[in-house]
Amino acid sequence: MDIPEDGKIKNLSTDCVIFGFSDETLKILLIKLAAEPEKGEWALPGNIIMRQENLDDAAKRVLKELTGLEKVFMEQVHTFGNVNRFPLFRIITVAYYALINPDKYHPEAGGRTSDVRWFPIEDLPDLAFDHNKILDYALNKLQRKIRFEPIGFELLPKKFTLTQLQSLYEAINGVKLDKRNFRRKILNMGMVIELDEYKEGVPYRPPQLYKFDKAKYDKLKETGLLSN
Amino acid sequence: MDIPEDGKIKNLSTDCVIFGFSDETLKILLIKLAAEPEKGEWALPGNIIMRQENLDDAAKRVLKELTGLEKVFMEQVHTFGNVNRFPLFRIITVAYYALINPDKYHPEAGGRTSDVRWFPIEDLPDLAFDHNKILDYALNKLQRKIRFEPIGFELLPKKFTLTQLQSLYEAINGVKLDKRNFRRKILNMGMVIELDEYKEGVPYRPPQLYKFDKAKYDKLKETGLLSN
DNA sequence: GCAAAAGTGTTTCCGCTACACCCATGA
DNA sequence: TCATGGGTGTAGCGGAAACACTTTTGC
Repeated sequence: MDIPEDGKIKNLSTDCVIFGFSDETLKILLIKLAAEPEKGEWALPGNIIMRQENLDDAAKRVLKELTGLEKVFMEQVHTFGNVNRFPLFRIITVAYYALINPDKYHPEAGGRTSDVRWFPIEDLPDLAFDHNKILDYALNKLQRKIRFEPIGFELLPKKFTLTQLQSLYEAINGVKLDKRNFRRKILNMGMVIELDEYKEGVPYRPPQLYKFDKAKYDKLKETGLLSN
Repeated sequence: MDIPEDGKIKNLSTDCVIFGFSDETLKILLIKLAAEPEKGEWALPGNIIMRQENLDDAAKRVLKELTGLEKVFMEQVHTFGNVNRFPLFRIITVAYYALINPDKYHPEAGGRTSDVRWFPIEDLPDLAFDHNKILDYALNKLQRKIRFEPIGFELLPKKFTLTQLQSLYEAINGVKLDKRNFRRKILNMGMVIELDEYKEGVPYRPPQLYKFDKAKYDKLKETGLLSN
């Protein structure tokens, strides 16, 4: 039998690319491996899949065990199963990505990891195994997805400024956008609601705060979001 | 050990959604199961993954064993692994889709299948297990992909008419397109080369034949194909 | 008053859409 | 000569892109 009594499927794992956005920068949460093989290398958080556990649930579990967060946007990216991707034995991994707001979570090492850290997307270390490739796939999927679905809000606090939203799009796609065109486009979509609140304590004109309009989210799913 | 000596990974399979295009219709190649469970049901062709076999190679093997075809466009779609998706035990399947030209292949039953048939996309039977869901995912992926990458040619003979190409796009996306607008768009892209040949033996004005311009394929990968 | 980011309109251009008639052939 | 699909052009519209200055606040 392929599935032993201890409830783990040893040739199947899930790895999770956790995206966060802070300081105008797209970041990824990595762990430092505390055990061989590749001890001391940075890697994507991941785990073995349990016998009585759906794939999506396994990915959620990885995220929760690491960050304590639940009800987070997650999506399957791709499955990586080259024969030699793991040095000790054949293991296939189903990759997911997650979008979280890093303000809600401050990483803390523990368990099988000796360190946990956010890395800016443009300054990543070499990762263990084929994790750089997995990360590339996930980023690529995020970049394409955000052009057509309003998933960017998952990375922001509930109340945000339009400049924050623009920086997010710029960080994810690595482009510069025109401020006026961006604002017009977003506002025309009616995807955000302006609040009677302004960011305080900034040494310049206080920007207005907005929130995401959940009601229009679904209508826009078919329409598409940004095309550049 | 999860991987027994016979070289099969019994909790991991691959299933393949094989698309073909003929008679102006998008079709899918299905097999009739010759063994329990769900004997007699139509299903996607699939197989267990071997211990020393990459996932992509397993999918290619499924296609080759069924159709004899090699060097075919294939792409991973999604991995399905809900605990109860297969009635006898836990099995996770990595789904692929393939695009083939059905003129090159006439199905013949044999081996573990009692029947093999092309089914038009708009007249599909109920499939075994979660195969209807897998098929939906694959079709959806094909529909979205073909809008931005020139993969449609994989489904056509080497020399084709622009009307054939248009019918293909219409069949895949289930829409009607304007003939003049379609032709202009395709020709503007420079993705096809007109030949000095015409289809013969038709009881109307013989249409000109075109071939795919492989050289421009790569340039267009980034640009996008059709937006409607 | 200076630094720093917020906020705001108009014009131009290009691509998409809609639309109807003549052409070449086989039967 | 008729039936069938092949093949062609133009005008109008709407969304995308380019572009610069004034406003408000903290220090």
